[in-house]
Amino acid sequence: MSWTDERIDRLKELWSKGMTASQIADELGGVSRNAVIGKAHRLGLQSRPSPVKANEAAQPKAKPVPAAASAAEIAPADAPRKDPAPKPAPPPQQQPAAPAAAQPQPAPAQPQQPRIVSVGPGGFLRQGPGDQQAPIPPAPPRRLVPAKPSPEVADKTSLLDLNEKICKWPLGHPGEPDFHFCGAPANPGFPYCVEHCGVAYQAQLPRRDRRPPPPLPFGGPRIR
DNA sequence: CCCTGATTCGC
DNA sequence: GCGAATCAGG
Repeated sequence: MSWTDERIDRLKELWSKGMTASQIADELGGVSRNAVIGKAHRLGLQSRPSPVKANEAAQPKAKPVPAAASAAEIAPADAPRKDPAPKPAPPPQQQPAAPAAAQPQPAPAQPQQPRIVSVGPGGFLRQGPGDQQAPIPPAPPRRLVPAKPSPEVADKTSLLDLNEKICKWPLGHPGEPDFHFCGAPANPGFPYCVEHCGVAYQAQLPRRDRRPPPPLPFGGPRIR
């Protein structure tokens, strides 16, 4: 079936009316949905909201490498972070009156340890009937200061450091102590620096040049 | 899976 | 120019 003037007029009318390409194809008959879309484009008909074109800032024609991109985006929240927000202070000390400078001995004697009679469920220590003891004095209030980052993550770009201006290329693996991100200045408009853009993006080859043979995960005839 | 429109490219 | 094949989001 060819595109006669009548059919083209009908296409324009139905298209502008908001019918979907499939509906128009059915209405016209003898053409596929793709034929309708192709013709509409060639006629320069106003494109309608496409599910696939929601993102307007789709500048690059290449597709990001999924593994790299997703790795950067789904990095676990427990990845090590530099400069943490006021982190809970270390466990309160039992001997609050012992500043580090005053007592060089690492293991000072502990004169008032309660006598352990037994261990109750959950691990707490039971006291004997006569062992009544003043409650352990709570640690005096201390000002909370940010903990120093551990050496292996110092100066590394953490998840919380990410923004649109720096390279989000992950280095190492999420969960590992020194997992971090590249952090170099990002290639404007891209999530990565120039170097890592070169890894994440590649030019799309013409269809005929793509590697056709799909992988055969299972079932291929055993060659030997 | 179904649907959608957009795009590519052999013909 | 045509439209199947393909893509990619819903």
